[in-house]
Amino acid sequence: MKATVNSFDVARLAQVSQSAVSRTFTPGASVSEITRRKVLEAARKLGYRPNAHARSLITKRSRIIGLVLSHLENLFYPVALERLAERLQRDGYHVLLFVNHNLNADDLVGEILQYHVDGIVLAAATLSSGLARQCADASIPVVLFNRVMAAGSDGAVSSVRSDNVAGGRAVARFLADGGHQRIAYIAGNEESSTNLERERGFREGLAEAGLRIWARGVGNYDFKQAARATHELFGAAGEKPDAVFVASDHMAFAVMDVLRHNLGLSVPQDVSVVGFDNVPQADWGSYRLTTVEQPVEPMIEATVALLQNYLRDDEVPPAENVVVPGLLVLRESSRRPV
Amino acid sequence: MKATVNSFDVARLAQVSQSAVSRTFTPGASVSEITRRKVLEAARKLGYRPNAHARSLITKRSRIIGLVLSHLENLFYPVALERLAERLQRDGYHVLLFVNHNLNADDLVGEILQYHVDGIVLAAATLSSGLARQCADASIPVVLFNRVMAAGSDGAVSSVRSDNVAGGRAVARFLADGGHQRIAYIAGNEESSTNLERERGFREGLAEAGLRIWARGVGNYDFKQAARATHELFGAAGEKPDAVFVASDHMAFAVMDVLRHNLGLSVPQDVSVVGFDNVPQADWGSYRLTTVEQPVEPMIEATVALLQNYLRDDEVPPAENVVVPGLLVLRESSRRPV
DNA sequence: GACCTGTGTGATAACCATAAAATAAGCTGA
DNA sequence: TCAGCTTATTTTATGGTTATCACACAGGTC
Repeated sequence: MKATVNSFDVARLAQVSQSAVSRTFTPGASVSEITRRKVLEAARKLGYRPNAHARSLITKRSRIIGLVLSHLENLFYPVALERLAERLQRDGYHVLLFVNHNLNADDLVGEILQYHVDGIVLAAATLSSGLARQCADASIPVVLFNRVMAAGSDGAVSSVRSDNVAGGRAVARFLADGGHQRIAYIAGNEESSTNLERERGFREGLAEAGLRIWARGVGNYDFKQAARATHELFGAAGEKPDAVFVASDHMAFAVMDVLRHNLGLSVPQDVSVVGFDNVPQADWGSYRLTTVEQPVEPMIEATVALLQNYLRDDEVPPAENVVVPGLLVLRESSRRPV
Repeated sequence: MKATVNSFDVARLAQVSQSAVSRTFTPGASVSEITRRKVLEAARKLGYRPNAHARSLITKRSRIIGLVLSHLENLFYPVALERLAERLQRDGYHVLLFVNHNLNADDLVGEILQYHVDGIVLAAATLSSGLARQCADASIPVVLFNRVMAAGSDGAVSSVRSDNVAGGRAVARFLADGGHQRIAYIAGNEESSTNLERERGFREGLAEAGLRIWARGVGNYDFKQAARATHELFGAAGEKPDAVFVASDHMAFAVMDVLRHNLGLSVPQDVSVVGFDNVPQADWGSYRLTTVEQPVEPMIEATVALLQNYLRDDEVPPAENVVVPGLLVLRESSRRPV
């Protein structure tokens, strides 16, 4: 007994040629209603489905998008992943997942290339310029999600992100207007573009209000490290910050927990806390976190649009950097301007 | 200029036969060190990587595992996903993701089958017996993650889950020992095996202590629905429950938030709350949720082991239902027995 | 020198589908 | 009736790899 059933088996049963079978499963191909019915019936009987690998071998389209991801404990990413996968599924694409924990990103993309994916989305790690070129040579579009290449790097890669600079500035203005005097910042990964941009916007905004960052810690986008940084900033004797901007919601939750439950400070009475991302938890009753929204839906839409630009032209167009605006969402973790 | 570089190009540059190139990239094949070096050098120059689709066409092994997932806003799943993907990556496998929002699960598995995956993990949705048979015919192993087939269904499918019945019973014993009198239960999806088992164990445990479920709501594993159920159970005038077992941590957070921030009740003084899953947030300062652990690591290990059983024998062994024990983790969301 | 053994190599078939080219069949209108 | 056109079908080529087999060759044994 044969293990797999192929188009010849179906053709034999349906008493048509093998190509008729192929055309039946190729949208837009010319098949008469009669043969179509015969083929479909035979295929149903045998449980036949076209082999995606054989198909992509000849069409040079795999309908697979490679996605590099990590930090899944930060809900921003799972939510984005869910949306992206769903959106792509609608168009008949699927997501091949690569988790980038500590592994070299270049090795990972090397693995991805073996699958001849139709596109790559990097939501963790960025690309070396060498590999960026390799992708361009293979005419595989690459989109950085929620990050951009460092300014100096030559390999131009498209990206989608929210307006981190404007977001940081909005937070600065909001905290300044609220009358805060001693404003702290807890950074994410200090080399990441998101942190650099958010911090820059924040500094600029503070400067415009005649203020500066009064104290600074590093949380590296990690829950525990953010908690530690909070202890350092607020645990010492003497004057404490009266507001803190945290580079991600995920860290902001750690900050609020430590402030309230370890240091006995109240939020927002003693300290205002503002985050970045607007993940679902930010709206939860325990946190009610004021934060800068990163609008997932438009970001996903932009990502898919960029990928499809490539797919249509089959030619690698110049890199495009999409910036999606996001609003400051006011909740009760911060004192508001009167 | 050619778009893709194949093994012939490498062979020409390295001045060897094409088969030599193939053998160089096939682990365990017989190649002399000299040719191996020549091939590798040429491959590096051209940026060659074996085409995974062509390979899986001939080997009948795709090294892809299909994963059906949803509910990513419940951290249990992203965390499990991350572990699974990482674990499989170590063995050279990769995860092709399918998000099952409202779509028919059978259609989805149909799509998966096109990719001739080496295995399927279902962490959302279960399988119709028809499709289960179809997978068995194609000798594709299927593992249900965190769920089992309904008792009556004939298509036997392997599964991995934690001991939901024992977990439910442990919670019942714990709450009874704590002297609670009016114990409520908030269910997840009422048809899901997880909910059925947890509720059964809980009922049994209560019965053993001479108690029964005093009030019951349905949260359907959804944050908002759980919040609504909490309002219904605790919002009315008259006697309220003094403890509530919630079928998932994700819902338990909603319950705690409503109790504390909407209904003005304190946890655990007025109400003890116990969840299920032990997701990372359960340990966060705002919740400190007592909960039944679902040990992700062993569950993933078991899942991979089941898949590899199949892969080794290339024959579908009888379905196996693995049950991993999980402990009750005591935190401060519940009054403890004295 | 004849024989065997083991190793590396190259030619060819196979995997399963679609694309493109070639043929057949049906229909229209003069 | 037949050219001329449209539509459906079959034939053949193609994609990139591994499996299989046959063979060359070096080295050792008798």
